[in-house]
Amino acid sequence: MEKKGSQTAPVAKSDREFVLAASARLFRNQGFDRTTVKEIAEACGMLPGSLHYRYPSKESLLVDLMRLALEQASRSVSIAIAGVSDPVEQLRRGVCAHLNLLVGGSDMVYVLLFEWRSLCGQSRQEMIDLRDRYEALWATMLKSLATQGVIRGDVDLNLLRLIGLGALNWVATWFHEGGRYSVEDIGNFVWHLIRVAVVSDSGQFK
Amino acid sequence: MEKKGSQTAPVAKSDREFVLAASARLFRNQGFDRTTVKEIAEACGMLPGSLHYRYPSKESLLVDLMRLALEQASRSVSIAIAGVSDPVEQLRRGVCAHLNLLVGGSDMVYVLLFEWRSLCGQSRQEMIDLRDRYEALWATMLKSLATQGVIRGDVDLNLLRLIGLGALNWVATWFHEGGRYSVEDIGNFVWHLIRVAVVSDSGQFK
DNA sequence: GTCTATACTCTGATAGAC
DNA sequence: GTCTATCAGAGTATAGAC
Repeated sequence: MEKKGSQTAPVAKSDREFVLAASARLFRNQGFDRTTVKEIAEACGMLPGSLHYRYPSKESLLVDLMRLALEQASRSVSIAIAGVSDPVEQLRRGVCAHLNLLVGGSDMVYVLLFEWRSLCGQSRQEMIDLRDRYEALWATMLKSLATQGVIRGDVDLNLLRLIGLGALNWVATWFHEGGRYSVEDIGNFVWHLIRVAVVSDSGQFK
Repeated sequence: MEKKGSQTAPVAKSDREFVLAASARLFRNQGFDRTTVKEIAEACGMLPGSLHYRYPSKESLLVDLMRLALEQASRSVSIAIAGVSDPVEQLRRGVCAHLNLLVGGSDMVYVLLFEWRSLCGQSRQEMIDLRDRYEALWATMLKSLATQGVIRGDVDLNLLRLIGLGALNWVATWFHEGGRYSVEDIGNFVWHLIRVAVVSDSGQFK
């Protein structure tokens, strides 16, 4: 950790991500408060003292986790919609990307969205700001669709974003891998719902 | 508490509801884990020892709170849709009733929906069952609408319920009294969204 | 960087007087 | 039924050896 200048530390980065991924898994399953630093350290194959070397407090770990989660989310959505010319298809991919972030691989985005209440004061505000920045991605996307005339002019874009993301976020509370619906099923359903309701030239439900 | 048979105890019931309402407010604002029994007792104008007379443990209080929340929710939705002949209007009222439960007066439904992760084992399962029973109300309502031909036959009612309630539930995470949108604004928006997308003879967005 | 050991705080729950 | 007083346990954070 002392040498920062000479080496771009890929090892340290992986290390950080490993610790945060293990933490995220625990936070998601048990909640931040019911997870002890001992458990976190255990999951990382170390002891509480070692963990403290990286993060001075449990809260600071959560903050760093959420920062990484936002980076992941922003990157995933950006990649998902990049290079897609059809704006409606862009929306569909964005929806699926968000769902995958929540119920797929990483638990960090889940923690970012559901565990911000565990923070107080300054940290809390910073995390709310991070959430807002992620949502701003969506605001931009929707604005663009409206400007192009894809979304009808009588639709409140702000409410659409809030309600749409809310519908997606809640999926994380009931989704089970291998359950009745796949991520694609759900993503397409929500996309159809939105498309039929707000897209100018939408046809029938399916 | 000894006499149960001779008197139907309205006083005891109010007392219970007072304690649970105060607890719900705290749980909503701080989370279950970050709320101490001392704080709860304080909010009720008593001391921890007295609270223990009513509930042997903090968890048992939460369980009782959630039971009451479910009763409230079921009652509210039932009342809201009772005597409404138009099925589409029935849906609109149901949506608004659910929203009001979440962001209006009582905090208990919020706690029921967001704090079930604080429970473990048997209690947790009981609460999940309670949640399911509330959702069953909605399943019945949607089924009825579909049977009457109001909702198109190609719509998955189960997914519609999950996604719709999810969209509504998430509102509780960002809604502010006196903010940009009123409960009615949001309720109508969601209702429009659903109506246009799934109701057979829906017209335009507004 | 990781370990051992521990200090200090807070909390949920209890016992028993009134 | 409510109070005072307290216990036992858990948890975060720290100190310091290696």
